[in-house]
Amino acid sequence: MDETVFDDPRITAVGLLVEAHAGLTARFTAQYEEHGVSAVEFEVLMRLARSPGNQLRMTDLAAQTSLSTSGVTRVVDRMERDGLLRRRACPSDRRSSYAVVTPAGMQRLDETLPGHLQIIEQWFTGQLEPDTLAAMLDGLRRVRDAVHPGATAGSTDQAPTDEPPSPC
Amino acid sequence: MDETVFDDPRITAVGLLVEAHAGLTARFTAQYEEHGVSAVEFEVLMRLARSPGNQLRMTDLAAQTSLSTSGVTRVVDRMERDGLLRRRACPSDRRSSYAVVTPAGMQRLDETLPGHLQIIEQWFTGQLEPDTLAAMLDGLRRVRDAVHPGATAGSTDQAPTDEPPSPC
DNA sequence: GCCCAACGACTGCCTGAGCAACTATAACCG
DNA sequence: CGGTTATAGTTGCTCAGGCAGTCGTTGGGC
Repeated sequence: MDETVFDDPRITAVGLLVEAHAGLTARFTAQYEEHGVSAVEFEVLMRLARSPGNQLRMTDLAAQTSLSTSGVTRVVDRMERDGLLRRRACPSDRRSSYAVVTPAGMQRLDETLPGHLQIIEQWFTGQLEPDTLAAMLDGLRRVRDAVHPGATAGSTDQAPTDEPPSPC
Repeated sequence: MDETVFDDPRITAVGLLVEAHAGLTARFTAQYEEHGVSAVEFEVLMRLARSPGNQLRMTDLAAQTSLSTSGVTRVVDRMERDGLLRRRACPSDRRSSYAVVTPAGMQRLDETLPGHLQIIEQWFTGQLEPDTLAAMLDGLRRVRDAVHPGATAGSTDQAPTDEPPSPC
């Protein structure tokens, strides 16, 4: 084993990305906990809240998150139990059901979001001068576009919206 | 809920970071599987292989990875069962034990690493011109240094090495 | 209209990981 | 020294999440 590979700039580059991500994620998680939501629950609330009618079919929700459909079933179970979401039958397709954010869910999101934005500002965007930040985001965007894992992609930016308008 | 928050540049910035990370991670995972290691196992092999004697105490290994000590116990259990690692008692402190990479473990790492580097090149570093990449890494480094989650930090770059020289 | 393939959601089973409790050892301190 | 405290590692319990299988529903081909 050639010891020099550990200082390979490629390894270092990935290390930086992973550590920056891990560090931010840890900060986020700590703040989520203050408001009684997990990271996935926060993501679910965000995706639903930005969708028309504050709702999404289970499958679509799975496609927009890091979860499988069975994972979505369970997260929605928990969040429904906690009153943040409810299921709604799709009138035009009896196989489908929607997850809809309840008023309590929206309120929870309202409570959580400002602190979340502040943490981003404090530890991420605010750490860099505007042009450095822009350069970095440009790089990230190009990497993101390259690896675009299909479903998860287009998530936080505009969704591709290439799906046909909601049938319900 | 003010709908415009979803287009907040801070949300977008985090989204890019998260998606780039997720996309790369997915590529890595797929390649690891070709060689029969998981992401954590690969990380463990890397950390050990770059450590003096190809070994680390369990606690130190936990500090350098994303795992708790109990998580390390179990990963090492699995990898020892698979012949990639073995435990070695610490002669000077009977509470401690080392995880040592076996020849088979080093070989596995040798098999996996080239493909790993190639994937980094293909999907990450090679996607950007050198100066763009440098700018991005500069930004990442500053974010990483800011959020530095203590233990996990200093991982892929030089470890801070502020720990006293190994007592064994 | 009928059948069969595709689809959406859910469930059983399993794995991986964290927390807290526990044991053994070490270190400190009177 | 003897007792208290801290540390290293392991284990029991729990939970989140994925995969594969199931059930009901839909839609297309004939």
